[in-house]
Amino acid sequence: MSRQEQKLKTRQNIINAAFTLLDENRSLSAISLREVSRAAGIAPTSFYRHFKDIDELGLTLVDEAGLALRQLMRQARRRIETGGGVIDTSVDTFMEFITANTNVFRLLLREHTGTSAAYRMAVLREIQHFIEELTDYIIEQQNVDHQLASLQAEAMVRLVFSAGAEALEADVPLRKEIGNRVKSQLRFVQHGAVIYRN
Amino acid sequence: MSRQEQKLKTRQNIINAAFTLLDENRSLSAISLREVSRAAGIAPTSFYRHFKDIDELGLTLVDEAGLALRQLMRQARRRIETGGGVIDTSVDTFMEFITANTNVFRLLLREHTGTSAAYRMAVLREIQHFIEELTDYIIEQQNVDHQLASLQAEAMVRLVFSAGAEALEADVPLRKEIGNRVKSQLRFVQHGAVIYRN
DNA sequence: AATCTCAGCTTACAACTGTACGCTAATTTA
DNA sequence: TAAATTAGCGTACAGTTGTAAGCTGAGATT
Repeated sequence: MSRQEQKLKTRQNIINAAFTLLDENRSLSAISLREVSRAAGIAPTSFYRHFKDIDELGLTLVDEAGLALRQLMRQARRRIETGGGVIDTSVDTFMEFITANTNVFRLLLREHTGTSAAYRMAVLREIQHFIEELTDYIIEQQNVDHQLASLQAEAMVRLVFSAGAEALEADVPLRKEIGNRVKSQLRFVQHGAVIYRN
Repeated sequence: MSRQEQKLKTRQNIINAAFTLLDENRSLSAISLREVSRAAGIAPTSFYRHFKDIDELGLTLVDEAGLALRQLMRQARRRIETGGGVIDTSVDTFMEFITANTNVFRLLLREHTGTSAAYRMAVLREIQHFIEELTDYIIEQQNVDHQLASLQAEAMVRLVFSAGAEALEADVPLRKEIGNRVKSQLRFVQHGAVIYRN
Protein backbone atom coordinates (compact mmCIF):
# COMPACT_ATOMS: atom_id res chain seq x y z
CA MET A 1 0.00 0.00 0.00
CA SER A 2 1.35 3.36 -1.01
CA ARG A 3 2.05 6.01 1.56
CA GLN A 4 -0.79 8.18 0.23
CA GLU A 5 -3.28 5.35 0.35
CA GLN A 6 -2.26 4.53 3.90
CA LYS A 7 -2.72 8.13 4.96
CA LEU A 8 -6.18 8.32 3.43
CA LYS A 9 -7.11 5.10 5.16
CA THR A 10 -5.99 6.38 8.53
CA ARG A 11 -7.88 9.60 7.94
CA GLN A 12 -10.99 7.60 7.24
CA ASN A 13 -10.36 5.55 10.36
CA ILE A 14 -10.35 8.75 12.38
CA ILE A 15 -13.60 9.91 10.81
CA ASN A 16 -15.28 6.55 11.36
CA ALA A 17 -14.03 6.39 14.93
CA ALA A 18 -15.47 9.84 15.59
CA PHE A 19 -18.88 8.87 14.21
CA THR A 20 -18.84 5.80 16.42
CA LEU A 21 -18.18 7.92 19.47
CA LEU A 22 -20.97 10.35 18.57
CA ASP A 23 -23.68 8.23 20.15
CA GLU A 24 -26.58 9.44 22.21
CA ASN A 25 -24.42 10.81 24.99
CA ARG A 26 -21.52 12.38 23.16
CA SER A 27 -21.43 15.59 21.18
CA LEU A 28 -18.63 16.95 19.03
CA SER A 29 -17.46 19.24 21.79
CA ALA A 30 -17.45 16.31 24.21
CA ILE A 31 -15.21 13.96 22.29
CA SER A 32 -11.55 14.55 22.96
CA LEU A 33 -8.69 14.34 20.57
CA ARG A 34 -7.17 11.58 22.65
CA GLU A 35 -10.37 9.59 22.70
CA VAL A 36 -10.78 9.76 18.94
CA SER A 37 -7.14 8.85 18.43
CA ARG A 38 -7.46 5.91 20.77
CA ALA A 39 -10.53 4.65 18.92
CA ALA A 40 -8.79 5.12 15.58
CA GLY A 41 -5.78 3.18 16.80
CA ILE A 42 -3.18 5.92 16.56
CA ALA A 43 -1.17 7.97 19.03
CA PRO A 44 -2.76 11.23 20.17
CA THR A 45 -0.06 13.31 18.55
CA SER A 46 -0.42 11.53 15.22
CA PHE A 47 -3.87 13.08 14.97
CA TYR A 48 -2.21 16.33 13.94
CA ARG A 49 -0.83 14.72 10.80
CA HIS A 50 -4.41 14.66 9.50
CA PHE A 51 -6.28 17.54 11.09
CA LYS A 52 -5.11 20.90 12.40
CA ASP A 53 -7.58 20.75 15.27
CA ILE A 54 -10.35 18.65 16.57
CA ASP A 55 -12.54 21.45 15.22
CA GLU A 56 -11.31 20.77 11.72
CA LEU A 57 -12.39 17.16 12.18
CA GLY A 58 -15.76 18.39 13.44
CA LEU A 59 -16.37 20.50 10.37
CA THR A 60 -15.40 17.57 8.20
CA LEU A 61 -17.99 15.43 9.96
CA VAL A 62 -20.69 18.06 9.47
CA ASP A 63 -19.83 18.19 5.79
CA GLU A 64 -20.10 14.44 5.48
CA ALA A 65 -23.43 14.49 7.28
CA GLY A 66 -24.71 17.19 4.92
CA LEU A 67 -23.61 15.11 1.99
CA ALA A 68 -25.55 12.13 3.30
CA LEU A 69 -28.59 14.35 3.66
CA ARG A 70 -28.43 15.48 0.05
CA GLN A 71 -28.07 11.91 -1.11
CA LEU A 72 -31.21 11.16 0.88
CA MET A 73 -33.12 13.82 -1.03
CA ARG A 74 -32.06 12.40 -4.37
CA GLN A 75 -33.17 8.99 -3.24
CA ALA A 76 -36.55 10.36 -2.20
CA ARG A 77 -37.05 12.00 -5.59
CA ARG A 78 -36.26 8.79 -7.39
CA ARG A 79 -38.83 6.97 -5.28
CA ILE A 80 -41.46 9.61 -5.91
CA GLU A 81 -41.06 9.20 -9.66
CA THR A 82 -41.86 5.50 -9.36
CA GLY A 83 -45.20 6.36 -7.75
CA GLY A 84 -46.49 7.07 -4.27
CA GLY A 85 -47.45 10.39 -2.68
CA VAL A 86 -44.80 13.06 -2.34
CA ILE A 87 -45.33 13.59 1.37
CA ASP A 88 -45.63 9.92 2.25
CA THR A 89 -42.58 8.93 0.27
CA SER A 90 -40.46 11.78 1.59
CA VAL A 91 -41.29 11.15 5.21
CA ASP A 92 -40.79 7.41 4.85
CA THR A 93 -37.42 7.98 3.23
CA PHE A 94 -36.44 10.39 5.97
CA MET A 95 -37.45 8.02 8.73
CA GLU A 96 -35.51 5.20 7.11
CA PHE A 97 -32.50 7.48 6.94
CA ILE A 98 -32.72 8.25 10.63
CA THR A 99 -32.91 4.59 11.47
CA ALA A 100 -30.01 3.62 9.25
CA ASN A 101 -27.80 6.63 10.00
CA THR A 102 -28.75 7.55 13.52
CA ASN A 103 -25.46 9.09 14.50
CA VAL A 104 -25.24 11.14 11.34
CA PHE A 105 -28.65 12.73 11.84
CA ARG A 106 -27.99 13.16 15.54
CA LEU A 107 -24.82 15.06 14.74
CA LEU A 108 -26.71 17.56 12.61
CA LEU A 109 -29.51 17.92 15.09
CA ARG A 110 -27.21 18.41 18.05
CA GLU A 111 -24.72 20.73 16.50
CA HIS A 112 -27.55 22.81 15.08
CA THR A 113 -28.08 24.09 18.62
CA GLY A 114 -24.63 23.27 19.94
CA THR A 115 -21.95 25.33 21.61
CA SER A 116 -19.77 26.00 18.60
CA ALA A 117 -20.83 28.89 16.38
CA ALA A 118 -18.81 27.42 13.51
CA TYR A 119 -20.66 24.10 13.71
CA ARG A 120 -24.02 25.83 14.06
CA MET A 121 -23.35 27.82 10.91
CA ALA A 122 -22.16 24.76 9.04
CA VAL A 123 -25.33 22.86 9.91
CA LEU A 124 -27.47 25.87 9.10
CA ARG A 125 -25.98 25.99 5.62
CA GLU A 126 -26.88 22.35 5.07
CA ILE A 127 -30.45 22.91 6.22
CA GLN A 128 -30.77 26.01 4.04
CA HIS A 129 -29.63 23.91 1.14
CA PHE A 130 -32.31 21.41 1.95
CA ILE A 131 -34.99 24.11 2.15
CA GLU A 132 -33.94 25.71 -1.13
CA GLU A 133 -34.11 22.47 -3.03
CA LEU A 134 -37.54 21.75 -1.61
CA THR A 135 -38.64 25.28 -2.52
CA ASP A 136 -37.69 24.72 -6.15
CA TYR A 137 -39.51 21.43 -6.14
CA ILE A 138 -42.67 23.02 -4.77
CA ILE A 139 -42.58 25.83 -7.32
CA GLU A 140 -42.24 23.27 -10.05
CA GLN A 141 -44.97 20.97 -8.78
CA GLN A 142 -47.58 23.41 -7.57
CA ASN A 143 -48.16 26.75 -9.25
CA VAL A 144 -47.04 29.16 -6.56
CA ASP A 145 -44.65 32.09 -6.38
CA HIS A 146 -41.26 31.85 -4.75
CA GLN A 147 -42.23 33.60 -1.53
CA LEU A 148 -45.05 31.21 -0.79
CA ALA A 149 -43.08 28.14 -1.80
CA SER A 150 -40.21 29.19 0.41
CA LEU A 151 -42.44 29.64 3.47
CA GLN A 152 -44.02 26.29 2.83
CA ALA A 153 -40.69 24.51 2.33
CA GLU A 154 -39.21 26.03 5.46
CA ALA A 155 -42.18 24.99 7.55
CA MET A 156 -42.05 21.47 6.18
CA VAL A 157 -38.34 20.99 6.78
CA ARG A 158 -38.70 22.31 10.31
CA LEU A 159 -41.56 19.96 11.05
CA VAL A 160 -39.71 16.98 9.63
CA PHE A 161 -36.50 17.73 11.49
CA SER A 162 -38.38 18.28 14.70
CA ALA A 163 -40.22 15.01 14.25
CA GLY A 164 -36.90 13.37 13.50
CA ALA A 165 -35.57 14.58 16.81
CA GLU A 166 -38.48 12.96 18.57
CA ALA A 167 -38.06 9.79 16.55
CA LEU A 168 -34.50 9.42 17.76
CA GLU A 169 -35.80 8.79 21.25
CA ALA A 170 -38.59 6.45 20.16
CA ASP A 171 -38.80 2.74 19.46
CA VAL A 172 -39.95 1.34 16.15
CA PRO A 173 -43.76 1.38 16.59
CA LEU A 174 -43.73 4.86 18.11
CA ARG A 175 -41.49 5.98 15.29
CA LYS A 176 -44.13 4.94 12.82
CA GLU A 177 -46.78 6.93 14.65
CA ILE A 178 -44.53 9.98 14.68
CA GLY A 179 -44.16 9.54 10.94
CA ASN A 180 -47.93 9.47 10.49
CA ARG A 181 -48.40 12.54 12.61
CA VAL A 182 -45.86 14.57 10.70
CA LYS A 183 -47.44 13.47 7.42
CA SER A 184 -50.75 14.95 8.56
CA GLN A 185 -49.01 18.11 9.67
CA LEU A 186 -47.28 18.49 6.33
CA ARG A 187 -50.67 18.22 4.65
CA PHE A 188 -51.95 21.00 6.90
CA VAL A 189 -49.13 23.20 5.69
CA GLN A 190 -49.63 22.22 2.08
CA HIS A 191 -53.37 22.85 2.03
CA GLY A 192 -53.09 25.92 4.20
CA ALA A 193 -50.58 27.46 1.83
CA VAL A 194 -52.78 26.86 -1.17
CA ILE A 195 -55.33 29.25 0.27
CA TYR A 196 -52.83 32.09 0.06
CA ARG A 197 -52.00 31.38 -3.58
CA ASN A 198 -52.12 34.75 -5.33
CA MET B 1 -29.69 36.50 58.60
CA SER B 2 -30.66 33.03 59.72
CA ARG B 3 -28.70 30.03 58.68
CA GLN B 4 -31.54 28.78 56.50
CA GLU B 5 -31.91 32.11 54.74
CA GLN B 6 -28.19 32.23 54.09
CA LYS B 7 -28.25 28.76 52.62
CA LEU B 8 -31.11 29.61 50.28
CA LYS B 9 -29.30 32.72 49.17
CA THR B 10 -26.13 30.78 48.39
CA ARG B 11 -28.20 28.23 46.50
CA GLN B 12 -29.70 30.99 44.42
CA ASN B 13 -26.22 32.40 43.82
CA ILE B 14 -25.19 29.05 42.40
CA ILE B 15 -28.23 28.93 40.12
CA ASN B 16 -27.71 32.47 38.90
CA ALA B 17 -24.03 31.85 38.33
CA ALA B 18 -24.87 28.78 36.26
CA PHE B 19 -27.33 30.70 34.08
CA THR B 20 -24.69 33.35 33.52
CA LEU B 21 -22.23 30.73 32.35
CA LEU B 22 -24.77 29.18 29.99
CA ASP B 23 -24.09 31.62 27.17
CA GLU B 24 -23.86 30.82 23.49
CA ASN B 25 -20.81 28.63 23.84
CA ARG B 26 -21.49 26.71 27.00
CA SER B 27 -23.92 23.85 27.58
CA LEU B 28 -24.89 22.21 30.84
CA SER B 29 -22.49 19.36 30.24
CA ALA B 30 -19.72 21.83 29.51
CA ILE B 31 -19.85 23.82 32.72
CA SER B 32 -17.81 22.31 35.50
CA LEU B 33 -18.60 22.17 39.16
CA ARG B 34 -15.48 24.18 39.90
CA GLU B 35 -16.39 26.84 37.40
CA VAL B 36 -19.89 27.28 38.78
CA SER B 37 -18.55 27.36 42.32
CA ARG B 38 -15.97 29.98 41.38
CA ALA B 39 -18.64 32.15 39.77
CA ALA B 40 -20.89 31.73 42.79
CA GLY B 41 -18.09 32.72 45.14
CA ILE B 42 -17.80 29.49 47.09
CA ALA B 43 -15.25 26.72 47.38
CA PRO B 44 -15.67 23.79 44.97
CA THR B 45 -16.37 21.40 47.81
CA SER B 46 -19.04 23.64 49.29
CA PHE B 47 -21.11 23.00 46.18
CA TYR B 48 -22.03 19.62 47.62
CA ARG B 49 -23.79 21.25 50.54
CA HIS B 50 -26.46 22.35 48.05
CA PHE B 51 -26.55 19.81 45.25
CA LYS B 52 -25.67 16.14 45.17
CA ASP B 53 -24.23 16.46 41.67
CA ILE B 54 -23.82 18.97 38.97
CA ASP B 55 -26.60 16.98 37.29
CA GLU B 56 -28.95 17.83 40.11
CA LEU B 57 -28.19 21.49 39.49
CA GLY B 58 -28.84 20.93 35.79
CA LEU B 59 -32.28 19.46 36.40
CA THR B 60 -33.07 22.36 38.68
CA LEU B 61 -32.17 24.78 35.91
CA VAL B 62 -34.37 22.95 33.41
CA ASP B 63 -37.25 23.13 35.88
CA GLU B 64 -36.77 26.86 36.32
CA ALA B 65 -36.66 27.34 32.57
CA GLY B 66 -39.89 25.37 32.18
CA LEU B 67 -41.49 27.52 34.82
CA ALA B 68 -40.51 30.66 32.94
CA LEU B 69 -42.03 29.17 29.81
CA ARG B 70 -45.35 28.53 31.49
CA GLN B 71 -45.39 32.07 32.86
CA LEU B 72 -44.85 33.21 29.29
CA MET B 73 -47.96 31.37 28.18
CA ARG B 74 -50.08 32.97 30.86
CA GLN B 75 -48.80 36.35 29.83
CA ALA B 76 -49.67 35.65 26.20
CA ARG B 77 -53.21 34.64 27.14
CA ARG B 78 -53.70 37.82 29.11
CA ARG B 79 -52.57 39.87 26.14
CA ILE B 80 -54.87 37.99 23.79
CA GLU B 81 -57.87 38.80 25.96
CA THR B 82 -57.12 42.50 25.66
CA GLY B 83 -57.37 42.22 21.88
CA GLY B 84 -55.06 41.37 18.99
CA GLY B 85 -54.84 38.21 16.94
CA VAL B 86 -54.02 34.97 18.72
CA ILE B 87 -51.15 34.07 16.43
CA ASP B 88 -49.66 37.54 16.26
CA THR B 89 -49.82 38.08 19.99
CA SER B 90 -48.42 34.65 20.82
CA VAL B 91 -45.47 34.95 18.46
CA ASP B 92 -44.71 38.48 19.60
CA THR B 93 -44.78 37.39 23.22
CA PHE B 94 -42.53 34.47 22.45
CA MET B 95 -40.01 36.59 20.60
CA GLU B 96 -39.93 39.08 23.45
CA PHE B 97 -39.29 36.22 25.83
CA ILE B 98 -36.36 35.01 23.77
CA THR B 99 -34.87 38.47 23.71
CA ALA B 100 -35.29 39.04 27.43
CA ASN B 101 -34.37 35.51 28.58
CA THR B 102 -31.94 34.36 25.96
CA ASN B 103 -30.00 32.00 28.15
CA VAL B 104 -33.14 30.42 29.54
CA PHE B 105 -34.54 29.60 26.13
CA ARG B 106 -31.15 28.51 24.88
CA LEU B 107 -30.90 26.07 27.75
CA LEU B 108 -34.17 24.40 26.75
CA LEU B 109 -33.30 24.36 23.09
CA ARG B 110 -29.84 22.96 23.63
CA GLU B 111 -30.64 20.35 26.21
CA HIS B 112 -33.59 19.19 24.11
CA THR B 113 -31.04 17.61 21.79
CA GLY B 114 -28.21 17.42 24.30
CA THR B 115 -26.06 14.58 25.54
CA SER B 116 -27.90 13.84 28.77
CA ALA B 117 -30.96 11.62 28.48
CA ALA B 118 -32.23 12.96 31.80
CA TYR B 119 -32.09 16.55 30.58
CA ARG B 120 -33.65 15.63 27.25
CA MET B 121 -36.56 13.98 29.03
CA ALA B 122 -36.97 16.93 31.39
CA VAL B 123 -37.14 19.37 28.48
CA LEU B 124 -39.48 17.07 26.60
CA ARG B 125 -41.89 17.09 29.50
CA GLU B 126 -41.92 20.88 29.51
CA ILE B 127 -42.59 21.01 25.77
CA GLN B 128 -45.35 18.39 26.09
CA HIS B 129 -46.90 20.55 28.76
CA PHE B 130 -46.79 23.48 26.39
CA ILE B 131 -48.40 21.47 23.59
CA GLU B 132 -51.17 20.13 25.81
CA GLU B 133 -52.16 23.56 27.02
CA LEU B 134 -52.25 24.84 23.47
CA THR B 135 -54.32 21.81 22.45
CA ASP B 136 -56.93 22.62 25.06
CA TYR B 137 -56.98 26.21 23.95
CA ILE B 138 -57.52 25.22 20.30
CA ILE B 139 -60.34 22.83 21.20
CA GLU B 140 -61.99 25.60 23.12
CA GLN B 141 -61.54 28.26 20.49
CA GLN B 142 -62.17 26.33 17.30
CA ASN B 143 -64.69 23.52 17.11
CA VAL B 144 -62.39 20.56 16.51
CA ASP B 145 -61.85 17.16 18.09
CA HIS B 146 -58.90 16.37 20.29
CA GLN B 147 -56.93 14.47 17.67
CA LEU B 148 -56.97 17.34 15.21
CA ALA B 149 -56.28 19.98 17.83
CA SER B 150 -53.35 18.01 19.13
CA LEU B 151 -51.77 17.66 15.71
CA GLN B 152 -52.24 21.33 15.12
CA ALA B 153 -50.81 22.36 18.48
CA GLU B 154 -47.80 20.12 18.08
CA ALA B 155 -47.04 21.51 14.64
CA MET B 156 -47.36 25.06 15.91
CA VAL B 157 -45.12 24.58 18.91
CA ARG B 158 -42.50 22.91 16.74
CA LEU B 159 -42.56 25.73 14.24
CA VAL B 160 -42.31 28.37 16.93
CA PHE B 161 -39.46 26.65 18.75
CA SER B 162 -37.61 26.10 15.52
CA ALA B 163 -38.05 29.74 14.57
CA GLY B 164 -36.88 30.67 18.06
CA ALA B 165 -33.69 28.73 17.48
CA GLU B 166 -33.05 30.69 14.34
CA ALA B 167 -33.91 33.95 16.09
CA LEU B 168 -31.21 33.32 18.67
CA GLU B 169 -28.60 33.72 15.98
CA ALA B 170 -30.21 36.75 14.38
CA ASP B 171 -30.05 40.48 15.04
CA VAL B 172 -33.13 42.55 15.81
CA PRO B 173 -34.41 43.33 12.27
CA LEU B 174 -33.88 39.76 11.09
CA ARG B 175 -35.62 38.55 14.22
CA LYS B 176 -38.67 40.53 13.24
CA GLU B 177 -38.69 38.95 9.80
CA ILE B 178 -38.39 35.50 11.33
CA GLY B 179 -41.39 36.38 13.47
CA ASN B 180 -43.41 37.36 10.42
CA ARG B 181 -42.47 34.21 8.58
CA VAL B 182 -43.51 31.95 11.42
CA LYS B 183 -46.78 33.82 11.74
CA SER B 184 -47.56 33.00 8.11
CA GLN B 185 -46.58 29.40 8.67
CA LEU B 186 -48.82 29.11 11.69
CA ARG B 187 -51.70 30.38 9.56
CA PHE B 188 -50.94 27.68 7.01
CA VAL B 189 -51.27 25.07 9.72
CA GLN B 190 -54.42 26.63 11.12
CA HIS B 191 -56.22 26.90 7.81
CA GLY B 192 -54.92 23.58 6.60
CA ALA B 193 -56.23 21.85 9.69
CA VAL B 194 -59.68 23.35 9.26
CA ILE B 195 -60.08 21.41 6.02
CA TYR B 196 -59.86 18.13 7.90
CA ARG B 197 -62.53 19.12 10.40
CA ASN B 198 -65.04 16.32 10.13
C1' DA C 1 22.23 3.38 -4.11
C1' DA C 2 21.91 7.59 -1.58
C1' DT C 3 18.99 10.97 0.04
C1' DC C 4 14.75 13.00 1.42
C1' DT C 5 10.06 13.02 3.31
C1' DC C 6 6.85 12.27 6.59
C1' DA C 7 3.17 9.18 9.26
C1' DG C 8 3.32 7.64 13.53
C1' DC C 9 5.60 6.97 17.91
C1' DT C 10 7.26 7.97 22.93
C1' DT C 11 8.00 11.06 26.45
C1' DA C 12 6.89 15.12 28.96
C1' DC C 13 4.33 18.93 31.08
C1' DA C 14 1.10 22.20 32.73
C1' DA C 15 -3.73 22.86 33.27
C1' DC C 16 -7.89 21.29 34.51
C1' DT C 17 -11.32 18.09 36.43
C1' DG C 18 -14.37 15.64 40.45
C1' DT C 19 -14.32 14.56 45.00
C1' DA C 20 -12.54 12.42 49.59
C1' DC C 21 -11.11 13.97 54.17
C1' DG C 22 -10.97 16.61 58.06
C1' DC C 23 -11.18 21.30 60.19
C1' DT C 24 -13.44 25.70 61.70
C1' DA C 25 -16.67 28.87 63.18
C1' DA C 26 -21.12 30.14 63.87
C1' DT C 27 -25.96 29.17 64.29
C1' DT C 28 -29.51 26.09 66.33
C1' DT C 29 -31.20 23.12 69.68
C1' DA C 30 -31.66 21.13 74.22
C1' DT D 1 -25.10 27.75 79.08
C1' DA D 2 -23.59 23.38 77.01
C1' DA D 3 -23.96 20.39 73.12
C1' DA D 4 -25.01 19.44 68.44
C1' DT D 5 -25.40 20.68 63.74
C1' DT D 6 -23.74 22.33 59.53
C1' DA D 7 -22.19 25.82 55.67
C1' DG D 8 -18.05 26.64 53.97
C1' DC D 9 -12.96 26.03 53.63
C1' DG D 10 -8.12 24.12 52.56
C1' DT D 11 -5.46 20.40 51.23
C1' DA D 12 -4.72 16.49 48.54
C1' DC D 13 -4.89 13.04 44.83
C1' DA D 14 -5.66 10.51 40.78
C1' DG D 15 -7.39 11.02 36.31
C1' DT D 16 -8.00 13.50 32.13
C1' DT D 17 -6.90 16.88 28.68
C1' DG D 18 -4.14 19.41 24.55
C1' DT D 19 0.12 19.73 22.61
C1' DA D 20 5.32 20.64 22.31
C1' DA D 21 9.78 18.22 21.19
C1' DG D 22 12.34 15.05 19.06
C1' DC D 23 13.04 10.20 17.18
C1' DT D 24 12.34 6.21 13.91
C1' DG D 25 11.62 3.58 10.00
C1' DA D 26 9.68 2.90 5.72
C1' DG D 27 8.09 4.71 1.30
C1' DA D 28 9.30 8.34 -2.38
C1' DT D 29 12.57 10.78 -5.11
C1' DT D 30 16.68 11.60 -7.33
